[in-house]
Amino acid sequence: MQMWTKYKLFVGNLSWTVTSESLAGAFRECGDVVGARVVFDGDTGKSRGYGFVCYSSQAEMETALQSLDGFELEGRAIRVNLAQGKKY
DNA sequence: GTTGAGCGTT
Repeated sequence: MQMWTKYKLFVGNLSWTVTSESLAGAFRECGDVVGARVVFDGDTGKSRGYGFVCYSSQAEMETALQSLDGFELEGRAIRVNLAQGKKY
């Protein structure tokens, strides 16, 4: 499965309990989230503690970057940065 | 049954 836009953010320092759904739920309040995914580890069957979020525009992405960086989600202050891994 | 920097799998 591939991402939907190039306006992609890297989200780290996630609580182990955070899922793609809860991540999308938190980021949706700051803009139109086109896609969200928490990297899941099949070895342990649990979250790796980081994920990605895609927005439909750069403006929304910038807003979410500033508004949600350090935001407490599931009891942990998350880190938000521009994604630099895979392009799409 | 645990852990904690990083950039994408089940």
